[in-house]
Formats: sequence, C-alpha cells, structure tokens
Amino acid sequence: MNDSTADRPVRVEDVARVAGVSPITVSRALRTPEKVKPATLERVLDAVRATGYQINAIASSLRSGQSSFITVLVASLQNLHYAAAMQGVIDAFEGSRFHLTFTQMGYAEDIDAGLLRSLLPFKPAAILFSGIVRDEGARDFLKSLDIPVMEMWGDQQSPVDMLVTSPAREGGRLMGEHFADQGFRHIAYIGHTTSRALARIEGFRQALEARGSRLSLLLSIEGTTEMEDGIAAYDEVMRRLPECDAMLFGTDVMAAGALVRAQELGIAIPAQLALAGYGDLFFARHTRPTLTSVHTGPYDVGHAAGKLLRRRVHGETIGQRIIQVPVTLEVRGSTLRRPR
Amino acid sequence: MNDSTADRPVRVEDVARVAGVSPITVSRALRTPEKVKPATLERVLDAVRATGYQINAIASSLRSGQSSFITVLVASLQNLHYAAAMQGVIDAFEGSRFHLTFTQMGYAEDIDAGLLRSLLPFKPAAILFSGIVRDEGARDFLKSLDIPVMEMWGDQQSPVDMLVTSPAREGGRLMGEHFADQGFRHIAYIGHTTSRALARIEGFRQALEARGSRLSLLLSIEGTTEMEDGIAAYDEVMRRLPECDAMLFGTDVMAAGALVRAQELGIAIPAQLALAGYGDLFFARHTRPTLTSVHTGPYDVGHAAGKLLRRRVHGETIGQRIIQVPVTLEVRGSTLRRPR
DNA sequence: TTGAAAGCGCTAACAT
DNA sequence: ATGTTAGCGCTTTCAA
Repeated sequence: MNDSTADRPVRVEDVARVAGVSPITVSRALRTPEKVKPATLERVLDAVRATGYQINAIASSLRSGQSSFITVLVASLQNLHYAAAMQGVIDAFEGSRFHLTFTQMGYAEDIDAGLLRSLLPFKPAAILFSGIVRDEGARDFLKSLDIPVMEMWGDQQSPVDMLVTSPAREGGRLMGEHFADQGFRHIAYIGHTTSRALARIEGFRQALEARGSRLSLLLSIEGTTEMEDGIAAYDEVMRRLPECDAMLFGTDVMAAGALVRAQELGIAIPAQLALAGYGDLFFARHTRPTLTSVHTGPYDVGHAAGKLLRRRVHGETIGQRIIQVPVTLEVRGSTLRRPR
Repeated sequence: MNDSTADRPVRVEDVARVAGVSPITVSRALRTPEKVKPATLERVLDAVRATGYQINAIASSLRSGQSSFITVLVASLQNLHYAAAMQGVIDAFEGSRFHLTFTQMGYAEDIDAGLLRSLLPFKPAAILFSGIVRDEGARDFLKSLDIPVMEMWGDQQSPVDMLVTSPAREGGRLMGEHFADQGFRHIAYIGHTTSRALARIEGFRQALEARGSRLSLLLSIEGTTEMEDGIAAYDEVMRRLPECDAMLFGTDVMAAGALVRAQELGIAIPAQLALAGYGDLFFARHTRPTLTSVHTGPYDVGHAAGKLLRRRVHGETIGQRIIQVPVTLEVRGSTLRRPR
C-alpha cells in the first residue's frame, strides 16, 4: 500500500529486490503462481504489497503479445436492448483481468474489414459483436486473426467462431400462433427488415399462414425506432390498411408509441385493434393495457456470451460454440381479446 | 491495403524500407507530420498505404508513456440517464485517435483510491467519471497522476480537474416554484438522497418555502429506481401522507410507475394529485397525461464533457474548466392544474 | 530536416 | 524451481 515515496513507479525489478528473487520470478508468481514454490510465492506477494506494485499492462502486452482488452462493438448504447445485453457482458467479466473497450458502430447493416483493421493496433484478446458479421471479407479477416470472436443474435449456423443467440424465427412463430388464435384477420408488421429481423418476420408469417391467417402488410422502417416512429407508423398503417385489426411492432418502444396514438384517437385496445411489441422491455408490463411482447432476454444473451467468451480467453476449451437463449411469449392485455 | 502476403505484421521498419527513410522518420510522419518535409511525408504515406501498416498502439504507448485509452467510469449503462450521457461522450470522441474503455462501478456512493489504482496498469490518457469523486484520498491520488480528469454532475466548486454539470439546485428550484404556483399544499419528494440528489432537494424545498408552501414528506429511496419502486413509493407516500396532492420523483421512471399506480386506483391526475419526474426521458412526452419533468440534458452534459476532454487530451489548453449545461422545466399535463 | 542509438517494462526462450 | 539473456515495436534523446 506504499509507493507514495516513489517518484518513479514501482517495477518488477523493485519487487524482485525486496523479495530477494529475480524479476522473472516475480512475473511468474503473479501470472502462474503454481509454477513457483509456495514459500517464494509468499515472499513475492509480500514484496508486492510492501511496494504497492501494479503491473504495467502495456509492457506486459507488448512482450507477451496478448493484451487484456476485449473489443466490444455495439450499435448503440441508448438502445435499451443493447444496453441490457452489454450489462450482461459486463457482469460476466466482473472480477476478470480482462477489460472491455466499447466501440460504437452505429446501425450500419454490416461491418467491414476496414473498420476491423482499425481495431487491431490494440491487439485485442477477443472481439465481441452485438450482432453478426455478414461481410465475407470481414469474416475471413476475423478468422485469420485467430482470436476468439463472439457474435450475437444471428440465425446463421456457421458463426465466425462463437455465437449466442435467441431464436428470432421462433419468436415470430410464437407471436404468429397467438395472433392467429386470437382470430385477427388484417395483420400488419412494422419494423426493420434487416436480415436480423427477416427471420422473425418469416416465422411470424409462416405461423399465421399455417393457421389460416395471413400477414396483410409489412411496413419497413429505416433508422430509428422511437415512440415517434411508432406513432407515425400507426397512422401510415391505418391509411394503407384501414381494416387493420392487429399490429406487431419490431420494438416495444414503437408499440408503446402506437398505443398512445391509438388511445388518443379513441381506438379501444384490444377490442378494436390489437398491438404487440418485441423485446419485452421494462415498461411492457406497465402500459395500459399491458403490452404483449416476446421476451428475448437481451441481458441473458449478453451474459451467456460474456461467460462463454470469458472461458475462452482464460484458455478453456469450449465444447458448444453456439448457445441458444430461449424466447418466451408474454401475452398481455394489448392482444387478449379471447380468453385462452 | 496489402499486407495479406505478410505472415508477420507490418512494422515501421518495413514502411521505412519501402519509403527509403529511417524508422523514426516514419514515426514522425505519422505523429507530427509538420516536422517532416512534404516530399518525405508523401513518400512515407505512400509506403504506409502500400504496406497496409497499422501502428502497434501497445508498443507506442510503452515507449511514449502515453496510451490512447480514456478510462470511463460509469455507474450503470442500463440507466437511461447515464446511457444517454455516455452516448454524448462517445459522439464527442468520434474520429479521434483515443479509445474509450468503460468500467462499471455500480451505484457505490463513491470511488476509492484502491479502485483507481487498479486502473493504472493501462496508463490511461485521461479519466472520466459519470459522477464526482468525493473521497479525499481518491481526489489526492487523481491529482498526483497528472492526467486530465473529468467529473460530471457535481455541485462542488473545486473539481479535481474539470467538471461538466447541470445545476441540480436550479432544477429543484424551478420545480419548486412551479409546484408552489400551482397551489399544491401537501408535497412529497421521492428519490435517492445521495449528496448528488440533495442539492436538488434543497433547491426544491427552498423554492417551496420562499413561496409559502413546504415539503411535507421526503421519502428516501435506496438502490434501484424502477417503475416498481415508483409504484411502491406511491403506496408508501399515500400511507404516510394521505392528504398528499403533489409528488416529485427523482427519476421519470419512478414517476411513470406512480402514474400507472394512481390511474389503477382511479385517482385523477392532475386534478386530485400532481406527479412530476426528473430527467425528461424519452417517454415523458408520451405518457397520459404527459409528465412534467426537468430536462437535464444528459446527452448534452456527456457531449460537452467529451468535447472538453478531447481538447485537453489533444494538448490544447483549456480556459474554462467548469461548464454548466442549463436545465429547463418542462411543464406538462401531469402537474398543470391551473393555466399559467 | 533526418538519423543512430538506446531503452520503455515486461516476459519468452533458453539455460541451470 | 529459478535465473540469464534478449527482445517485443516503437519513440525519446542526442547528434549530425
């Protein structure tokens, strides 16, 4: 606890002198204590405490070629879905010697090798994407790096390295079955149509059709999906499909916007119109009526991804490289017309 | 764009050979181009392109003693307020050569020198706190590091180094004046009572008293401030102060919870009870009735902090070390009983 | 304006 | 189980 006298930071050499050993022994005592005789280890640890030594991670990385940084690429921290997932990742690395560096990539549909290359100067120990990498060049490049790569929320069966996902198609299917069971006839889907979302939409559509219903309108949204966008989308759907009796939104936030708009116009939910969201964000249980949604557990996905990646960077061999975190349908008041 | 043939990464030495100069000239061309003859500069940049050189930031940091990492300490990314602020910080550093590493510190009331010390192995170029540092030991330690330190949302007049804040007392004052003007008589405040929140509460209380009203109940909340906590707080306040006719919540999320609870119980808002939040989160304009709140611009605070810090780490001298981002009162339906 | 030499602090590789 | 030597890739210092 005492390096306060030192003007120059404490180095291994100083610890070694105090402990009466060589620098490399100090290094070994700290990185691979099992390779050091217990008595020596104790002397070194005492010397570390006495000197207040803190490893210089930069020098360590340069020599060993391994940094303790894990690069996290996230679309947006303001998106509640990603924020929750990143919280899961952070929690999974709690107490680890690895540090997470977040880089924002915006909602670009994909990442390219150029952006990836710009991350390399830091020799990250691993890379985690809050999404998947589709660009072939980027995928090849990542494989050539030979470091652990974690992707999230993909449907694809061959991730670059590891993948934690929740089954989008399944989420769509559950909602489609529910909509069909409730007898909705004029159904609209509103949301992004990125490949990430398309699997969900297909699951939804197929479940509807399998039960004799159909998706009447697909309203594709670009960019943000805020409450305002939900309000605008509501108006747009009603203009194009006046007989619409059920809407599924790609995000709970948009669904909440539509809910506000419908109530403003005096539309009875769910009697005249059913509304559902996707993601089951914190407020879905608290709107009036409460909002039906698909619980995709972003925190759980992030946490699972973090735990798996943590095991990898700590050198463990991983059996299962793809993990599915189940989704569940949360039926609430906004779509419940008939008792089930 | 072509290092694909190389098995070993491109180094300055390789660039130097291609350009026909010495390694140090390459280094200078990249870090301080103005110190290199234009013709030489061009040859070097061509060679960089030809070889696909990417600097090894680790080696650079070790030798120069300056890393390009800025350590960001954030309480929680799931808190919308902080998430927005961090987005502001990220945007401010867009295109900069500095990288942000986020470390979560939880809602601990303060940070201590021990935690700070654990961040040092990375030789951060600067440290940014989503909050302020109160612990004297930690403050002294930070000053001794002699790197830029940014604090946020403090009331204190002597930051460790730099501070961007929004005036909490002023926010409380604006709301207090509004509450008094509306004629509310039995007023409760519900929220954290950390020192960060106390200035706001004092501003609120003093404004009420200056206009002949008073704060009847202060309900202190520990830990989370989710919708559930707002619901529970509503019940608690009504038990302890049945005649309560106005509540101010420390967060919009809790206020939204209370709004839902009140409506569930058939209480007319604002006729029987006025509710207000703090922070002006995205949904405040969309609840029914819309929610009065104090707009504190967390994004703006984060962005201002990021811009100022960016100038500092790029070596500029800063005149103003304390920036105030103004707060504004957003009067909406949930408190508007009398026309203004 | 450019270069030569040295070394940042640590740990891999090779002894012992 | 511990020590010796060397060097990771860059940039500082000093010299030309």
